[in-house]
Amino acid sequence: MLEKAYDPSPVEAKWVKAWDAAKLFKSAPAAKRKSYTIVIPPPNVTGALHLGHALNNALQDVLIRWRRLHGDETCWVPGTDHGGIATQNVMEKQLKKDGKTRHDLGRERFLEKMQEWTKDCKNTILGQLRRLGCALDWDREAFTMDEVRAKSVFESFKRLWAKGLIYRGERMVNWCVRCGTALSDIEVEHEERKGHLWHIHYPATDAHRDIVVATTRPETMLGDTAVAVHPDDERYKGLIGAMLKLPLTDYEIPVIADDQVDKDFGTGAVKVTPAHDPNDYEIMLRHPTIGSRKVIGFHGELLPEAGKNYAGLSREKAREKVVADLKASGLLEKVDDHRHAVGVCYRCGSVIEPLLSWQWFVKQIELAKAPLAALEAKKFVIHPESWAKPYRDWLVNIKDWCISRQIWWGHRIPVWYCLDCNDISNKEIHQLPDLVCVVSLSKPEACPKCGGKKGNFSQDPDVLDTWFSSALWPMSVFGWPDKTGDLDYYYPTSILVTGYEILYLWVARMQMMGLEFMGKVPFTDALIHGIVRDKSGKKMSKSLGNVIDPLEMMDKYGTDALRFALLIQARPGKDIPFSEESLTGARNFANKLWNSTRFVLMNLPESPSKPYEAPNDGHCCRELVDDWILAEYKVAIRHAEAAMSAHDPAGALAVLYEFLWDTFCAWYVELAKNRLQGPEGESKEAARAILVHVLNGTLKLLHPFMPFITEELYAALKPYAGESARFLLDASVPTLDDVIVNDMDSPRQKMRTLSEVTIAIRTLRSQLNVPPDLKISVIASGGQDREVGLLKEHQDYIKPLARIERITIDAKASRPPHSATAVAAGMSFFVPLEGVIDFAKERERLQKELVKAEDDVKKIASKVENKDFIARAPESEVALARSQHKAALERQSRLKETLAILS
RNA sequence: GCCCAGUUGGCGCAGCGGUAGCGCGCUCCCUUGACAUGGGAGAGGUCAUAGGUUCAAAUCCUAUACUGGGCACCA
Repeated sequence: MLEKAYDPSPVEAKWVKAWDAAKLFKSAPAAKRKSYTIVIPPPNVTGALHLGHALNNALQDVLIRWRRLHGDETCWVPGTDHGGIATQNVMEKQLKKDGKTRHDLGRERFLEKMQEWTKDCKNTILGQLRRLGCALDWDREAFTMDEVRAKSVFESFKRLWAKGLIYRGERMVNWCVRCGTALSDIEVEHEERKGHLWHIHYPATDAHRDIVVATTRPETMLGDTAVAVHPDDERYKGLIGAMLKLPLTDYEIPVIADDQVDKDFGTGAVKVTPAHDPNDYEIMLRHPTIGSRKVIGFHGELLPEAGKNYAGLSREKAREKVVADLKASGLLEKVDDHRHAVGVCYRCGSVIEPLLSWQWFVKQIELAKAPLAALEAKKFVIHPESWAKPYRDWLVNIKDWCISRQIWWGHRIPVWYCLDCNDISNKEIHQLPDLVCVVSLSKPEACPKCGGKKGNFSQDPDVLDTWFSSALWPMSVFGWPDKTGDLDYYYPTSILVTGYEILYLWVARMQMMGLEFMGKVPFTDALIHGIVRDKSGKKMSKSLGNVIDPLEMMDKYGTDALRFALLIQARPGKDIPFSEESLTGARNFANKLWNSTRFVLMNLPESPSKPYEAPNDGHCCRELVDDWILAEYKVAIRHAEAAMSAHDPAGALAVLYEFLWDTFCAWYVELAKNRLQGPEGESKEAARAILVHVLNGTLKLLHPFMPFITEELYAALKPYAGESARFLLDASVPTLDDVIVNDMDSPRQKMRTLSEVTIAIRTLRSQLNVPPDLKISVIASGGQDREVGLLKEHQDYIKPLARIERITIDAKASRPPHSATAVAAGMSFFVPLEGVIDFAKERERLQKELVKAEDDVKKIASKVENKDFIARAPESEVALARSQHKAALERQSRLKETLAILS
């Protein structure tokens, strides 16, 4: 016998172990079966999993289990990502605690430590995924930096290089001075911040007049090489070509004209700092004579070129000093408040410094063509569709991808520099132009240029952007570049499930790489989900202290409850406001499921002689409520299937929740009690058969969402349901064809009428404070043949639910004195309540009912009395409205009648 | 600045052309042999605003206002 309340922990532990031991989630290419494949978005090895991971993986698990129960050969590939900068930062923070930097350890020792950390972290993460119940094929575990993946990375680099799609060049890059590396454009986040607009006088050398420029970064003026104005700007026409004295320096800079200058912003004159601003760099390319001067270094420090007063200062200190010095020399016109977007590092939040440096890039325009075509041809579909446009726009406006990172943790760039041709001893690689190089995994034999001495090479010290290896993930996990059977069978994968925050960073790049190297999309669909936020919609973060730990929630409420709470709220593409309260409802549902099964089991023989047959229309002793629940069950299946097809697991779950709780438990189980408590016989057996089969099917449908509890209950119900599968996942879900119901409509209509009557009498009881243990008698009066007949036949349904002792059905019965009245289904139900009833109260109650009824009549009458409605609305609508009108009138007149008697 | 999404009871969300639904919260009643992690009943919404289409609009269209997001940024 099951416990009274569901206790998740032992159940979860048991099944995690059993699934694992049975290798339940193992997949192998199966020629005859359709493959359904998902590659996990590999979590970074930066620590433990958070709620976002829980949601992401729960969603994938739902899809995988759902498809498997539908007969597909499902394969879900687990793995982790080395996580480049993010992971290196974690380690550097740890070192910092001991007052050390990575340079104290040296590259080799540092990487050893990283490997150790990674090993631990991987175990933690994979263990958590197991606990979440994820149906991952554990034998396929991959890591973005393991041997197989390293081969994929090298091969793709080599091929792109051979095609001229990878190049090394000097560009204005986004430099994070804290992380000490270049970043790609999408790794920069733009934050709106309060700032200032400093207005600075730049005197003309002839001393006749000066120009005032407006800037948000005064410290960069030390590197100005020009002031630009719009060619049509009348204010500055005479000054174009004139020279200005650059304050605080000895430099003289020209006034130039450039179309890009906005006359209406600031003073209409822009200081031009080509070395530290992407736009100014562009201006320099159009006006090469102005040249550029670098005044800020890679550590965010002011360089000697900035002048001896400033050299060595940080960017922040330099700003303060420049402003102070300008003020002192009277050149600061004014300071305005100014809100503007500041680029910050997506990993550490430091302000990005645009700097010129030599980096490796992937040409994107060519590579973006195939993904755009795939999108156009619907070979790749994004759900929800609203993300397709931003995705396309990004690909259309794509810029080259900077792939080199000046960190240690990652795939080392497979490029070697000939030490005979290049002098690379003095500076860092990213500051050296035009190097002679060879692309090779290991040290090359000879230099293609000088034929140089054997082995006199040095490898590029930098590593590849972590997203470079991630981009290959759907291929590399199946062994690419080797031609493997797995790749043949599983690629393209079925669907990618991820958050919208990495749509460009990752999804777009996988499409590019997949199409480039495989000629096919890496996945045909992408399911984009939202971010898990706190109750008030804020992002969860350690600094805000609003983080909810999924493990803690799993301990407290159970894994299935956590999954349920996340999944039911995971409306397509929408963020999820999450709080601990979300979990109580989920836990309660699990308990409801548990207890409904407990109830069914309690009412079955201890050991079944044989399993119950699946219900069908020829079944003996079927009655109305049986036909009804099967019809409802079928509708639920249809709706759940439709929602899943529409990539809306939350919708499917809502359907199943409602069916189990509000339909199956609230009505069917309650009504089955009649028969279950009665004598053994065919009617009882019929009820048992239906309870078992509908519940069993519902468990299966719910299994993808709540795998543990359903597995446990399925096991308990198995002997009665005639199930032979060892695990629920090896069974199959009920399909629409399995549920045979000839007449869907009539049982549902009949039950609607009966429940209407039940509710009306319950309401009466409640409003008149009739004690629950007081059984009442009811006299049903009036009504059409259909309703009266139905009531006669099925009064046993109503009696226990409304706690009625006796129902007298007499079309002509009149209201006995001392009785209250309920009106439903075109009938009046008189409830004699001598001594209990308060007539004033009853009048008041009926008056309220009447107001409502009159309201109803009015609303519907406005339709029925509308000639245009009758003439233009579909016939079925008109007929429906007419019958509604009739029913409303009937109700109204019955209430009026009763009130008349009472007053 | 451009684009997208949202605006429905106190809160969080469904519904997306035919008389407004769910969960939580709230009020009242109930420990009745599955479940108080439960049951029953109830209060609470002119579905952001203004126009339009339609016999009929929360639902379609157009504006507006807020909110959130994406992209691009003018120093």
